[in-house]
This record gives sequence, structure tokens and C-alpha cells, in this order.
Amino acid sequence: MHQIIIQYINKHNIEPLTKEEEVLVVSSFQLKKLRKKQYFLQEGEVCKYTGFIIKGAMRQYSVDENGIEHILHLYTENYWATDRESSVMLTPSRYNIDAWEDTELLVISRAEMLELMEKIPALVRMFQKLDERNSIASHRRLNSSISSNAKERYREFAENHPQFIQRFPLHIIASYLGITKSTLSRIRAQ
Amino acid sequence: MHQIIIQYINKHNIEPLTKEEEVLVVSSFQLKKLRKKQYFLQEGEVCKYTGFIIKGAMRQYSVDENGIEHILHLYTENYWATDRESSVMLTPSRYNIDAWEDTELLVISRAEMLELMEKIPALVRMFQKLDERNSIASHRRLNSSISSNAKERYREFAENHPQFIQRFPLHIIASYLGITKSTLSRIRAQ
DNA sequence: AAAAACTGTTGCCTTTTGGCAACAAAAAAT
DNA sequence: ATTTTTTGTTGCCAAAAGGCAACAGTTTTT
Repeated sequence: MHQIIIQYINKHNIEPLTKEEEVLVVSSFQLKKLRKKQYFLQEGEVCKYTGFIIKGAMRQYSVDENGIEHILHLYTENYWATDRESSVMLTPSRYNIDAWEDTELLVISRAEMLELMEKIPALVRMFQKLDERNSIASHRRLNSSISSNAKERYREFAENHPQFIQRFPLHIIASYLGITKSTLSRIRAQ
Repeated sequence: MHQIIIQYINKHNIEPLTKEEEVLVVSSFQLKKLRKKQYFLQEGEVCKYTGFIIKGAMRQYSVDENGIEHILHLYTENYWATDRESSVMLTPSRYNIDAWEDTELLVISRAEMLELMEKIPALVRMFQKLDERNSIASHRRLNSSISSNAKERYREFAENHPQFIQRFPLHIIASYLGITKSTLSRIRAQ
């Protein structure tokens, strides 16, 4: 179980972790299991943990004043689930994160993560690379959002995230793209 | 001139830079002046440099197949201008970055930046903080983009970026928000 | 096995935004 | 000082997407 995250860290570094570092990592993360629909984070809470998904699927969303859910992030295996803003600034989150399927993740608090990063530079390098990659992905998503119509956005999404198409229903994907499920259905039919 | 970036780095660290580190920083960045409308980066080029803006304003945009510009980022003093994707992956950029006003920036290549970061941990910490802050800002912008209508997006933009309202005309801001200037004008009149 | 919940599609009407053009005022360039 | 360019607004019409509801098929739950 914890081997998965060791392999994941090693994949983002040239030198593999030492045995001591592996022991540190394993002892710092706790395995958490969520049932489908169970919350990892509810709006109004301060986000205290980051979770690395071993198995399953999750979603992060906000709910507007009309009760409509707006999905910002979808997660499957090897994704890190958190609300960074709440975690860093210690403010109540405006987001919810819950399990779309039964899900297993390795969870760590921010304080422990910071300690771990002090002790394991490979972890720091890994997160630097993830930040870089996420920054690039965000940038592309933003470009798509302001310069493409709904049909183009769906096409790009399908190209870039075929795995999400298989794991999530169309109304979830529609929300992630900022459109309604009936609009998405019509777009697919064109 | 270079003092500004020294102060900026120090602001993001607890301990100030040593004299040796300051000398290293100063000798690694070159001052570059751009006239209004002059490119920092043109689409199709690999982005070789990052620029820290000392004075002026810039914008980053893509141009669609109909020749319409879509603005992704606006920059003023203390912002870092670059196309990270092109820079990291060495691919031709799909974006343009140009000066909206006469602009002065301190410029460094990626290779030199990586060397400098090896030598100056404070720089690494600064960029980690910037990545964190940018990630949070991106997240908020994305949330706004998919869950708010144009009027709400403009209101949030005006609250969060009053300085941009003063430096950029409404058609630039409209494009940044993903709407047309006539729509923005109507929204403002409501 | 049956009932309930979920998913995806489609019809019809409304709302939001886009497209285009014209205009006036302000700012910039000459 | 004059001309040119830029900016912001507004009218009118078109297009894209939303809202709502209903339906059929599939999946999940009991």
C-alpha cells in the first residue's frame, strides 16, 4: 500500500529514497478509506490534510447560493487531493471534496508534511515538479476557458483526460467544464 | 535598480541574502527595456527567459484562428513574466507577451535561474511561496470562471485587482474575463 | 425480482453574451 | 493646434447556452 507512494516519489527524482527516508514516509502517512459520497473535506472546515489517492475517484466542488454544484477538480489514482488555500491560510474552505467511488488514500497533515519535507529533499523536488506541471495544466485550462466555446472545451477535455470520461458521468464532466448536462449532450450529438 | 529584486527576495524569506548572494543575483539578471507594444515573447518561439517587472505593465495573450486576442495574464510591477510551459518543455509557445506600457524588467534565462537556485536556497523558498500563491489565485479564478456569470466575474475582478482597473483599458480587461468589451460596458451600466 | 436512483437525451422557451456598427469623447501622436 | 488613434457606450439582431421538464434505458439498492 505505502509502496505506491514510495514509487511515486522515486519516479520524480533521479536518486531513489534511502531506507531511512522510506521508513519516514511510511510512518508519516495514514491510510484512509472513504465510501462513495463520503467527505474528505466539507465547506466551512479548515483543510488540515492532504491525501494521495491510492485507489478510487474524488471530486472537488463548490455550491453556489442556488444550491448548484460547480466542480473544479476531478481526482483519480496518483492525484493529490487538498484545498491548498484553506490549508495554507488556515481559513474555512469554500469547497467540498468527496469520494465519487469508494476510495483509499494516504493522508498527512500540513504540519507533518512540512517536517517531512525538511528531512527529505526528494519530496521537495517532487512537489516542485508537481507545482510546475499543475501550473502548466492550469494555464492551459484557463486558456481553453476564455478562448474556446463549449464544444471545443469538451473536445480538448476528451483528448487530455480520456481517463476521466470513463470514470465520471457526463453531468459531472459538464459541471467541470462550466456547462449544463443538456448542453453537453447536445454538443456530443453534433 | 537591482535593489528592487533583492528586496523582493528578502521579503519572501526570514533571513536576508548575504552580500555574496546579492552579488550573484545582481550579476545574473540583465536589465531589459521594452517600448509599449514591443514583444517579450512571440508565439512560435521557445520561451528562453523569465522577466521580473521593475516598472511598467505587460500582458500575455493567445490569438485564435479568427485573429481574436484572448488575454490570459496581466502583469504590473513585481510580477514575473514568462511562459512556463514553453520554458520547461522547450516547445514553441502558443502565447505572446508584450508591453502594454514602456516597461523595464530584470531578465534571466532558465538555465541561469536553475544554477542560481542551486546556490541560493532563499530563491527556492521564494519561488515555492510564489507557486503556492499562484496556485491559490488560479484556483479562485477557475472557480469564478465556471461558477459565476460575467457580471459576478467582473465584480470579483474589480475587488481583487483594483490596480489592474487603473492600468488597463476595459477592452483588455474584458478579454481577460473572457467577454467582449460591449458586454462589459453593458454590465458596468447595470 | 422489483423498486429506486442515476444517467443521457431531447423539446421548448428564456437569458446571456456575441457580432457588428456607429458614435462621441478622450488621449496620443504629429 | 490638428489629426489620428484609442476608448467606452449603445442599438439591433444572432448565436450559444441555460432552465425546466419529461422520458427511456441502465445501474444500483432493497
